[in-house]
Amino acid sequence: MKVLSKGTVYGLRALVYLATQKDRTGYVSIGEISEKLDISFHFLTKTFQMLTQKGILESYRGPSGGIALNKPAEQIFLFDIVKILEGDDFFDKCLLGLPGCGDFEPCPVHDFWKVAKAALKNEFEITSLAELGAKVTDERLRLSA
Amino acid sequence: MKVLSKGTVYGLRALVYLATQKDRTGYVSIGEISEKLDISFHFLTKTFQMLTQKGILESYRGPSGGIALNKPAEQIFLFDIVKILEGDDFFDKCLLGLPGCGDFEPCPVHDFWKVAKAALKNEFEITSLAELGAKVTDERLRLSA
DNA sequence: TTCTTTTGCGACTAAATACTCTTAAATCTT
DNA sequence: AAGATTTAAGAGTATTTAGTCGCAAAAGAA
Ligand code: SF4
Ligand code: SF4
Repeated sequence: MKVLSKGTVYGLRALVYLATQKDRTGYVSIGEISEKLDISFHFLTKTFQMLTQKGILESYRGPSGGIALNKPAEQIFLFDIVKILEGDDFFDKCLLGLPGCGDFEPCPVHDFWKVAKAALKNEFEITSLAELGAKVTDERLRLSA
Repeated sequence: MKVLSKGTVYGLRALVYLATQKDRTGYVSIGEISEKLDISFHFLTKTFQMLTQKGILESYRGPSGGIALNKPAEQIFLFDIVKILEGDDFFDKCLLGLPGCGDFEPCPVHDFWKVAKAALKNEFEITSLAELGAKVTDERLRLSA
């Protein structure tokens, strides 16, 4: 039951790392994040480019450049990141792969799935990077499942 | 948010089709199912082989051979099929991809995920092929999302 | 200006998933 | 026995996802 792609998980872990560095001023380089979290530099770079284009991050080139959150970590939610990295339709998918997921002739799991999806969406909407950063330790960010 | 692989969804649709044919005696050929549901014959075949090996289906070769449910559709649950086709660890995966998912220093979504997973698992455990077959029409089985 | 640092971006490679094809084995029909 | 039907099995291909590489562009430092 893989919910998120690798790229999304990497991006998320990286953003949480950023959130834990809030006392530092200026930019954090992708190289540092890649090294600290043991994630491929170039792979991370692509993910960050997307997040920069979508306004989650601000980037700056050159010495002592890097990336930085564009908003306080309290105002960036899992929901925003996942929608960007997994696509807008992420929370609208059907469970069994039949078409519609409308209310017309639903299969037995339809209503359940509707509720489950809504719950997941809500959880993602209320969980901020700051919250994740506060609870997740450095050690746990570094290791990957 | 793709939950199940294509192979699993195909298998599920095919099994539901089988469940709707319970008045027919004997075996239903893979060719017929493949044609009726517009699923690749050989791909389906592989999935069915797995289900046969694991005791969900009974198969028989030769003219008027095919496959048949090994138990009444009322006694076959989504849970059984998904565990076979997606692997035993399907319901034990972590949401954010960090290790452990133990109760030691959980991240903010850990508890939520634990509950959500349990709910999904339970739903799959109580939903039988018969139930799915009773609610899903032929038309909806045929089309894929 | 020239060199270094760092992101941006596109092409390339590898691995996993999804799908196809061929042949063998079992079973029935004639 | 010979041929037809149907599943079993494994190899082969295509598409998607994951990860790598190289160089251009921006910006600071010497
Ligand atoms: S009714 Fe069931 S199979 Fe159909 S779209 Fe909804 S969840 Fe999917
Ligand atoms: S605490 Fe969060 S990130 Fe860690 S294993 Fe549990 S759900 Fe995954």
